[in-house]
Formats: sequence, C-alpha cells, structure tokens
Amino acid sequence: MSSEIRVRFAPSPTGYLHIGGARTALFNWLFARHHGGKFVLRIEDTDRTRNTEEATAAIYEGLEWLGLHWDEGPRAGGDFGPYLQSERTPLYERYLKKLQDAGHIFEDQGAMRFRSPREHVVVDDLVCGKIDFDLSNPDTHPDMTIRRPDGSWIFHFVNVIDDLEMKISHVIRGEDHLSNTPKHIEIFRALGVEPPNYAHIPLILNRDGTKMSKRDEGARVEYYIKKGYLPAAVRNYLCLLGWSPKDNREKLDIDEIVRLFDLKNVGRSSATFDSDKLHWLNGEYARELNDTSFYDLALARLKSSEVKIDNYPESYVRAAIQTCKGKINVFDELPTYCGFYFTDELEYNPEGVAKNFTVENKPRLKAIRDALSALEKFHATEIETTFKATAASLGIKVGPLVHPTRLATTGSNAGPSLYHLLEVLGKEKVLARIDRALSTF
RNA sequence: GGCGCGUUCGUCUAGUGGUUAGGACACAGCCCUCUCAAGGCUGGUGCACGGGUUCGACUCCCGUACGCGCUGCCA
Repeated sequence: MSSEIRVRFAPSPTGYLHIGGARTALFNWLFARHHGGKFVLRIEDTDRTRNTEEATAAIYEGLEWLGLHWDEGPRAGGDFGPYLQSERTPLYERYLKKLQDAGHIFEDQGAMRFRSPREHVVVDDLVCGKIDFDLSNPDTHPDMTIRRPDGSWIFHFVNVIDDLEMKISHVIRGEDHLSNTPKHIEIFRALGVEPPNYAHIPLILNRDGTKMSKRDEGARVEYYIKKGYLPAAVRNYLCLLGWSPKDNREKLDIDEIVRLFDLKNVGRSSATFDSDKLHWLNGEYARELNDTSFYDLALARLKSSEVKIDNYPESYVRAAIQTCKGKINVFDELPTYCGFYFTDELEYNPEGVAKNFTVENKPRLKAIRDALSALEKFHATEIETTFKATAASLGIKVGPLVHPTRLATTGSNAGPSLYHLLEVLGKEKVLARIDRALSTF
C-alpha cells in the first residue's frame, strides 16, 4: 500500500474560478506541499460538454495567478489521465459493469442506480471528527442514481471512481459535501476498496451570512485580478479564512504557511469574507513592493484605465507613479489617485473649494505662486523651503498655503506629497494651474 | 420535515476548567505631519440561551434557539 499523499482539486467548468473554490484548491495545495505530496487538478465536466476549453481556461488562469501549480492535470500531464471527466467514459463503463456484476446496481426508468447496503457509515473526518450516519431508512436516504437514461454520469459516481483511479489519498473539499460522503464511502466499499481520508473545510460566506454566489461582486477570482490585487495578498488572506498560525501573525510568507499548515489547525465554523481586511492586507503587500514592481503594476493598471498617459514622456510617468508608492492599497485606486498628472481639466473638489478657495486664502495663494515662479531649481526640497519661507514671511503656518495649492494643482484634498507632486508637474504647469484657480474666486 | 455541521467583539481569529478573555480588520479619539495614507498611542463593543457536572466553566455533558449544508436523473 502506497502512503504517498495525493490530493486533488476537482472543479466543474463554470467559466470562472469561485473564491471559495480557490480556497479549497489552496488548502489542498498547502497540504500537498507540506507533506511533499502531489496536487492534482481534475475537471469535472460530465454535465456540459461544450465550451469546455473556454470555461476551463478561467480556472487555469485563476489557479496560476494564485501560484497554485498542479503537479498533474490538464496541461501538466501525469500518469493518471486524462484529467477531464468527459474523456474518461470507458473507465466509468468498466466500473459500472463491476458494480453490476456484484449486484449493486438496479435500473429504474432507464437510469442506473446504486442500491445502498443500508448500514451505518462512520465518516472519520480530519477536520470535523467522527460522524455516524445512519443510512438504514430508504425514505430519508434514497438510493442514488449514478447514470442518467441518456448515458451521462452523475457526480457522486464519477467523483469516486476518479479518486480511486487517481489514487487520491486525502479528499479535502467544502463542507457542503459532508452529507454526501457516506454515500461515496458506500461505493468505495462496494468496490472492495478502502475509501480515502476525508477533510471537509468550512464554507466561505457573504457579508450577510449567505453563501457567496457567482452574482456577488468578489465571488470570482478574476475580480481580484482585474482590480489589481496582488496574488500573494489574496492567497495570504484566503489562508486566514479557516486556518490560523495561532501566534497572532497575519501576514505570512507562503513558504512559512506551507511549513505550518496542518488540517488539525483548520477551523470548523464557516467564515465571512471580509473585503475590508483583504484590502488592508493587500496594502501591506503593496507597500513592500520594490520600485520596479510597483511601477510595472501601476503602469499596467493605468494603461487599462481612462487615464491617458500616451502623450507624456516615460520619465514623467515614472516620476508621477513614484509619488503614489505606499499610498494606495489596491492598484484599482491609482487612476483616480494620480489622474491629475495626466489632464489639465481639473475639477475642484466642492468641499475643498468651500474650505480653501476663500477670500482670506486668495492673497496667500498668489504669494506662493509668485515665490514659486521665482524658483530656478524646481525641486521638492527647494519647493518645500519656499513654502516654509513664504509662510514665515506671511506670519502663518504652512497649511494655509499648502491646502489651496494642492486643490489648485490636483483638484483634490488628498494625494501624494505636495512638494514632490509639484516637482513632477513642473513649474510651467503648476503656475498655470494656480493662475486658473485664482481666476475662479 | 428528516439527517448532518456550526455558534468567542460588527468581521477574521487565539484560547482546551482558574486569563483583567489576547491579536487583527473596521470604527472613534489623540500624536506625528504639506494633505491623504503609513506609523505610534488610547478607547468601546464579545464567550447565543437554559440546565447540569465541578470548589470553579468560554472551555466538559444535555437541551433550546439561531445559522448553514445535504436531502436531485446539479456539482
């Protein structure tokens, strides 16, 4: 008997990778990596035969983005293929025959059904513990259909056959399958083999306590890809849903999680997906990015946004992006955050206008405008010095100078460091923007 | 309805009979500061309920409530 650890993720090709499925895949992957076992990807496409290639692509893309590489499966190959159920029909025929010969199958209106032995089945779950299911009552536990009259296969059967044939040692899946497990075990036993080990992990719920459905924003992994989340952050966050290192740490390197991960540490209660916390954690990762990585990701995000950066020299774009580093949590925030660099059509924030474009501030803005125009080196340090000197000469703090200037040059109350942003914008643009602002109040 | 699983701050969690019930996100306030973030500090909110067991229960047992899952010729 081989003791090799083999786990699998077996999604059906729905056209996207569900965030809950991604976590199931992640836990399987962690378990395999921790034990030096194999992580298998199997596509359960018995129900829909069309568009499989397209629908599975979304699954591959999601898993790859999260860095969950499979050792065996579509594209990766392996000794237990094919890894698409639609291509395994002969195998299922063979096992159906086996069960028929052993007298476990009966026909019912053209459908093939498995006759339950009607006994107790104890599921010894690695997460949930020992659970005793009493299957003796056919009214509450009817015999299950394993093949439809049209010849297509039912999940319960092919899932078991594939786990058996692929020598899966541990079935780690969502808790929604817990009640199905005794039925699966019956088939293993009818075939005369020991079932694999089972571990049912709790489900991920929505903010309102309901199951995350495809319609929910954020239920699909592609949402996070599009929004510019960092895969390491999403992966880290997913690990924290139902698992904990138990030492109060939250941001953990994936290698360390692999080292620490154990099914024993997996919780038993379902978890609510907290997008705020993911947002925060992503920020933690984003702030750690080196300048090059930040620039590359930022540039990609800007290019796919409304912001038009084509007419600006690379050095300008690069400098502009650099001022945003450490200020955003998710790259999706960037276009809004730094849009002012790439347009001259600023819209002033109304609250900012009310607060800063006041009669009292007008001469101040004019004063700093003139001081700035006298500068030869338009660099952040000189700009800062100018602000402080001007403030001092006016006998005020630097704030009443900074705020109107920021609003005049960016249209907003919040943004990158003013001194740096002015340097990037350049003297000409800065003076023009201040002049324009001055003419509005 | 039946069967199964679950229940610690709003959320994610630590906690395995004796703790001022800890951390994180979010929230509020303060500090820092050119804004916003970041960072630092402070604060409030929690063991679903009722019975046991015990000298003593968040921790063990039973029940109730609530939530979720399964109960398909979906996966």
